[in-house]
Amino acid sequence: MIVYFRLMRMKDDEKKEALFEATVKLVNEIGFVSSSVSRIAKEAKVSPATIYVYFENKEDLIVSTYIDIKLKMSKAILENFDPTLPIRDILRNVWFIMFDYISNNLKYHKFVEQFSSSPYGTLVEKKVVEQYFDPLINVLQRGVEQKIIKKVNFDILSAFMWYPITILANPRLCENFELNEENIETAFTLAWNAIKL
Amino acid sequence: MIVYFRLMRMKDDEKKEALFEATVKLVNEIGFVSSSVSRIAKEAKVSPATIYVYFENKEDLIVSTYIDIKLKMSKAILENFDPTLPIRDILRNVWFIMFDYISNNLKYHKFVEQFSSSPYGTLVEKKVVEQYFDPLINVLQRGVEQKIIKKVNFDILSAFMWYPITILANPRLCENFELNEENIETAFTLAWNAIKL
Amino acid sequence: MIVYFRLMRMKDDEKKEALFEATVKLVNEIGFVSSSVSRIAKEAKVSPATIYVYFENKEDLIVSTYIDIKLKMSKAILENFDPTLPIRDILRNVWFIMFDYISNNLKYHKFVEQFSSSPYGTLVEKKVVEQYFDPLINVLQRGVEQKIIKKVNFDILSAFMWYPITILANPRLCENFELNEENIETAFTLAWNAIKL
Amino acid sequence: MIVYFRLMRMKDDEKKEALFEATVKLVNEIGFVSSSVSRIAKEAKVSPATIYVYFENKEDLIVSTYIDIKLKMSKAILENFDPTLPIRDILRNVWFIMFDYISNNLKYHKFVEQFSSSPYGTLVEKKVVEQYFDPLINVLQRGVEQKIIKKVNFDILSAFMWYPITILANPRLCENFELNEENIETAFTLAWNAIKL
DNA sequence: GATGAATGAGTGTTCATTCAT
DNA sequence: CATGAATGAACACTCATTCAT
Repeated sequence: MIVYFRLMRMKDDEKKEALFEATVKLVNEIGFVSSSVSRIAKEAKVSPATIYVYFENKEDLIVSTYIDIKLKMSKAILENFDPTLPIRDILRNVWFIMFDYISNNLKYHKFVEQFSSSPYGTLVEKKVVEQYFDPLINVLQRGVEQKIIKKVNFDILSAFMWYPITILANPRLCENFELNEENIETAFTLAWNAIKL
Repeated sequence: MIVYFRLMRMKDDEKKEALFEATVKLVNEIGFVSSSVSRIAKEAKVSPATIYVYFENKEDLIVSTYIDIKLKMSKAILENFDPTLPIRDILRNVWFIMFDYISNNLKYHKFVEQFSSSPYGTLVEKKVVEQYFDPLINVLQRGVEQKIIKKVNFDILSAFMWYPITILANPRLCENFELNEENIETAFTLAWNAIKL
Repeated sequence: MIVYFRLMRMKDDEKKEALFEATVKLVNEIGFVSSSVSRIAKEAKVSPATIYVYFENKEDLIVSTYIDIKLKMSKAILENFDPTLPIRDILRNVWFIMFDYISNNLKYHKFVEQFSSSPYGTLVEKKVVEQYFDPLINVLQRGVEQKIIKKVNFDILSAFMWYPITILANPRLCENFELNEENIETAFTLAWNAIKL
Repeated sequence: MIVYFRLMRMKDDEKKEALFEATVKLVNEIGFVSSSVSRIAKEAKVSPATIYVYFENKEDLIVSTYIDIKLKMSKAILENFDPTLPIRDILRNVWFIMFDYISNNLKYHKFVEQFSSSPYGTLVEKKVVEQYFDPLINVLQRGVEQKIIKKVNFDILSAFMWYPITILANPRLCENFELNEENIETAFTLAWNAIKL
């Protein structure tokens, strides 16, 4: 028997990353329909065949890109998460961080939006991705328990606490909403008015 | 030898309508990526060539489908619109009507969602479609003028008054939100709490 | 409702025939492995896409080609079939006709050979094709009943009465066997010696 | 840093044999068309690159597999060959041995069949392979000289003495022919009737 | 010797669109 | 107006082979 240690060329994380970035870029620019494997490959500066070394097929590439983004997003947002602060302060912090992240990474946000509303969306176990954001959900729960937040269905709370961010941070939808501190503060006030008891 | 019997003329609009419906159905079922012209034609029971009688090309078919839906939606929602009622009552009525309409026409809602987040979305002059819903926007304006609603950026008001409906009415996103009168009432209360002065 | 008679371009039997011929030619020259759809299309002077107007897929093209050949073969061989002659004369006639047909249509014979021994072979219901040759099989049956031919398993009779033809007519296998009347007569004598009672 | 431990050397012949077997298995199961180098490699549990250590290219692998099989076949069949027996007994023995071998090694028989009728067949110098079976051919020659066997073209004799075996032993072609001693005896009788003087 | 990564060239198939009828 | 046939261009994907290690 022969044993080899690190003898051959190894798969390259840089290449995988380049493929993720190429996928995001193209899907944002020209949409899923036009984002063909060969175009993605060209954008990532690899051969189309190379994609199949790293991913099972196009679907796998796209779903993996989505999951990768969601992971990065959750890490960025929860990086400085401090659960010891008062509920309102936690939520307010998250608002500012999310606005910051989304507006600096609009490409990820847009990709996620297209992905979620496309049939690809149904391929991803929603809970798998949601768990990355568990700490945020727990904050609302604690707020309810402490009788600071209205005791209503969680989907309702989310619809007013989280979704407005994704809408307001999207310049396509809100071209008149300037992303300055004052405006974010105002918007957060509305959100808080909605959910607070 | 060719014989050409024109026994009767099918109403063109019927075929156009069939194509709209086929487009919506297929895009919802298999997405933009897989919805080819020939599949849409088959679904509508016409020849692929016939599509080019009614539409310039595939893009025109899809954009026209979108605009047609938006028009239908606005008509349905504004059908019994009564601007003489108090602001809050008007908005509350719209909430119930929209929930009713969306949940009974989920296919339209889903199509619009996919369309808007895709590059097709940028092809439609946003204002053209938005004007269908002008009366709704005016209500908010009047609310602000009457100092019933917070005087903030309009995008913010929309993000709390309209977008939550599209989220909550979408069973894919809010599988725990049951669409009964009580829940809608509750959700509207949050929306109102958000925007009211 | 509108009724059209022969209004549009119709499928073209000549094109189908050209595709059959191109398939046979290429498979014989370069084998199944190298006979790609695009090469077959080029040989038949149509676009690759056109093949899919006439056949479901490549497999359908190849299987249809095989069945078409078998039908042509059976027609040619049974054209002047006279069941009133003595058994031996019938069989002898068939030998001469088959040698004639195969040596003049070696391409069909070779295609059938490759097809049958390939996995495509299992796709064709053997009985469907065999029934084209039913009259031949019946001759042997009558010979057995009349106690002219040995009463043994039919596969054995076939192995000595029919298969030797396919081998001897194949110049690749029998390069020393010249296809003149004398040689065929001799070969038939061996076949008859084998099966006669 | 690279570390290279050669703990033990696998016998090369084992790998070559594994590749032969994998080739035979796959070609039988999915045909030449689908038997790609990488699939054969996977089946043999080696890397695709390893194949190119043992063979020049894919063609070399397949042709070598064929020649290997032919050699094995001839060895098995001529193992207990006794040229001192009477001609008829020798031939009869060979019939039984060949039936035994083929039915126990149907995979080899099927591979040879596919190979021979494919363009690969023309790549192998027919005489190179035939010489393995020279003793069998010589028996017929002696039979002719001793005026026991008809003095006719050798291809004719082969067509009745050898080919029927390959037909009858192939269950795909002769599904009604059971391979018991009595049936083989009967079939051999027909073969002998055909060629004997 | 043996490997997994990498790829240009190719696969079978579908595409949006045009055209003669 | 309405069509099925026809197609060049593109699709997702696999191929046999090479290469650095």
